[in-house]
Amino acid sequence: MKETINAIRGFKDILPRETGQWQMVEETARQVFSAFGFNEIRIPIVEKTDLFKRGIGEATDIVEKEMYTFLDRGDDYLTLRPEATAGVIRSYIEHSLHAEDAVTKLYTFGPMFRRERPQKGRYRQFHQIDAEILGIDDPRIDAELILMLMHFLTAVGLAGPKLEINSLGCKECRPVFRKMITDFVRGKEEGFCPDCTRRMQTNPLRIFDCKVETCREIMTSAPVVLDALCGACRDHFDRFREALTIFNMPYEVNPRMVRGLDYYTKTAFEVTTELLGAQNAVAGGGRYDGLVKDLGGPDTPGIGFAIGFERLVALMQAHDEDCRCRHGRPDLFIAAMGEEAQGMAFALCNKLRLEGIRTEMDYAGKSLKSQMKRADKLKCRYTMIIGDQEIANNQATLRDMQESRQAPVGFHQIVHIKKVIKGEKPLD
RNA sequence: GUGGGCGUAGCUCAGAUGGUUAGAGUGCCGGGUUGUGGCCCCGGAGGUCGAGGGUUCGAUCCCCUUCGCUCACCCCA
Repeated sequence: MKETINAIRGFKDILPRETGQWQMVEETARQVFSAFGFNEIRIPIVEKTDLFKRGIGEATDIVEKEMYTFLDRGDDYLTLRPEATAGVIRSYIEHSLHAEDAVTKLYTFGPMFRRERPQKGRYRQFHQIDAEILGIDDPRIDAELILMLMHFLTAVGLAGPKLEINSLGCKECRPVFRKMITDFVRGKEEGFCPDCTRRMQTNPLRIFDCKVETCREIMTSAPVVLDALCGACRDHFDRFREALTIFNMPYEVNPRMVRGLDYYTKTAFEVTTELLGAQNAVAGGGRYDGLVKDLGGPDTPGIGFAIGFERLVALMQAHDEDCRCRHGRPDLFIAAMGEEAQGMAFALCNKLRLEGIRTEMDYAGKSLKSQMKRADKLKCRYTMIIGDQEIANNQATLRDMQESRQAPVGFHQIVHIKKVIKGEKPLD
């Protein structure tokens, strides 16, 4: 035996037993998103590194230490996308999609790459469903997008998602808040954990996120973003919440919530559940009114979210079996005995497939019992038996495995066979 | 990048304070019915006990190193 080569760390195979479920989630997303006026966009997995540096922010953890970046033949630095928004916006600008309609609603899904240490719910290649609305800054749109997200999560069978919202302010009020925090923290350095003392320099807002009890305690009396919002941001947040109320959408304002990507402004939100371990966010997103302009496009507001596919699917294990059956189960198994019968089975099997009937057979000349066993294992509802008797009578035996009944059918009565299998006609 | 836990059959796991052919369940293949699945019974294949080195008469077990997996920190979907 030769040495095996395994998939690399943090990269996972999505096996046949799982893909049925993935397809179901994708189908639901397409259906729900299209009802809300979204169209699919498909963008490259590799982009110029600068796109992410400018889009996500040079000082973020993602750009600083998590990107898969490489030099392409000594020319450009390229990067495997760590998230989808930057690429979508790049494409939006490059193709002047803003000129086609004042409002552009886009969704996409696919793999993202971040070089983090893998753990439960966190992989180096992971998949996201991503949706973006460009061209409107009306706070009602923020609520509408969240309505769509929550509806999708429910439609897919996710139990008990928790919605948390916050406002991060805009480029006017965020610096004000940042200063409030640095002022508040000054002189209290002793009380914080080592991580937080570091955060004071790099990203003071993150101190809110700390899980250490003493840090949390100090921060309870700290000023909150919502206190620092400018008039416009405060108004946006209020009207956003009003719109959520119209939908009877339960939510919690979490002033401690911060986002890891620099482009977010105003509305930020996160959907979490308690069943995911430490990586408890299933979806997250927010408004990014300055991003399109920062990437060289027209001054266009935007908002979007990303759903973690693997995390979503992990919460849906109960549905796995159904999906697998729906996609993987053949309609008919043809069991043939003898060389002549096998020849007929081979022709018939492929003829039925061309008719859209999922048909399987055995090529190894196994015993009837063994073939029946396989048919049962594949969960085929019907088995067709072809042997000397059937050839003599010019009729195959069609067996309903579920009802344990069987009846003869003519070899050439394809239409009849098809109808029986589809449940449109009785077996006899 | 840092720390904890774990590596024995395809999968889930036993095992002996170091001793001769390493076990179970499940899955897979076959038989019990020479033309009929599920349940039951019987049989079979499948393991360099993660890898390398050390101690020992002898190591899957003890020691060191290494690789892998996993959970958590960090960060986020």
